Amino acid sequence: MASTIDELKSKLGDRPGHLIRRLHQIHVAMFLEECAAYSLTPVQYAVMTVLAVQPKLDQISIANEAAIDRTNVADVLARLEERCIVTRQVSSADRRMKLAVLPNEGARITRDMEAAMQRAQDRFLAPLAADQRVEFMRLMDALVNANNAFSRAPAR
Amino acid sequence: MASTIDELKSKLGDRPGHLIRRLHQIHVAMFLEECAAYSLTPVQYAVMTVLAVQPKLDQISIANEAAIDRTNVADVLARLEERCIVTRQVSSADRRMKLAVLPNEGARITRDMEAAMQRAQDRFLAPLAADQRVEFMRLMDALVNANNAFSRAPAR
DNA sequence: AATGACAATGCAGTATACTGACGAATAACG
DNA sequence: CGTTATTCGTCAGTATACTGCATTGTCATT
Repeated sequence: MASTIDELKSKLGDRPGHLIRRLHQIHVAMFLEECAAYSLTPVQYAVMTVLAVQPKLDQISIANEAAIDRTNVADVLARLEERCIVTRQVSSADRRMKLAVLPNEGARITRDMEAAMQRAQDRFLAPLAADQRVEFMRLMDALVNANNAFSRAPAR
Repeated sequence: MASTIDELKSKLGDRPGHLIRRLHQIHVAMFLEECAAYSLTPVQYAVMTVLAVQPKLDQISIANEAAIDRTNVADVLARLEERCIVTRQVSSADRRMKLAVLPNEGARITRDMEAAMQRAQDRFLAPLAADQRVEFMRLMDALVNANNAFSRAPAR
């Protein structure tokens, strides 16, 4: 006979949304711990990754690539710019756009940090067996793709 | 030969943390849409669920049950209290504690909203086949349990 | 060229999530 | 009993995420 507490826990634990929220909390915590030396967040690093591959990108394109809300992208870039990891300049071709660039220093940090970022990813999945990790990634990918249109920040 | 954009997308898409963040965004968006009539968030509803089962709970116990940061629980309760969905009173047994209670109206809303909340959960998993949903929940559960100690808000 | 639609960004406001520090109350210990 | 440690809640500060509105620049149509 389950106690009141056990009933409750099973109720929350049966909701996919609750587990997703927990996994997100856990992943962020592991990322911040592994990457503590850089004082950069998962989202900041995602933006840096985008800029490392595509320099001179406007904010909406960054938002679409990284699936981040465009308002949030502006905030993230402002913080990265303050730390001189990113620079922004108004596009001469279209003066509505602000193009973000990773200067040498920013590109170097992005490269240096990759190993720590990867450690966080590996550690997150470590409790699963190798084949379970593959299956888990496959299922997440299917859900993200099928539901991509949702949220204000779909990938494009 | 993959273009620069495709390379980038596969890079982000191969990171479990990125997919988790996307799934979290998507789930919250679906929850808010299904539950729009109630103007309540997933975390607010999680707290209400806890209080529906365990009345007169202090904030730290709520935090432990719902795996929410204790500072955040205080914020959430303050907002729910403002809308008269929750009441709080200092415990007479231990005057450090504030005990939260779901009054009749709050309990009624919690019950009424359950169907909409469940629709959001079902819709989130809908792209998966029935057996895949079971497997996905099992894998999430394994990861959450194995990594429970992480994040500031472990379940207890 | 003027107008009107649209696109990129900005700004204000709100909610979740966390950090670190603090005060108040309680518990533990000698 | 009194000192110490711990616990609960709070506060200030920061980051992500989103909504709705406003502003500015571009473009298509007339």
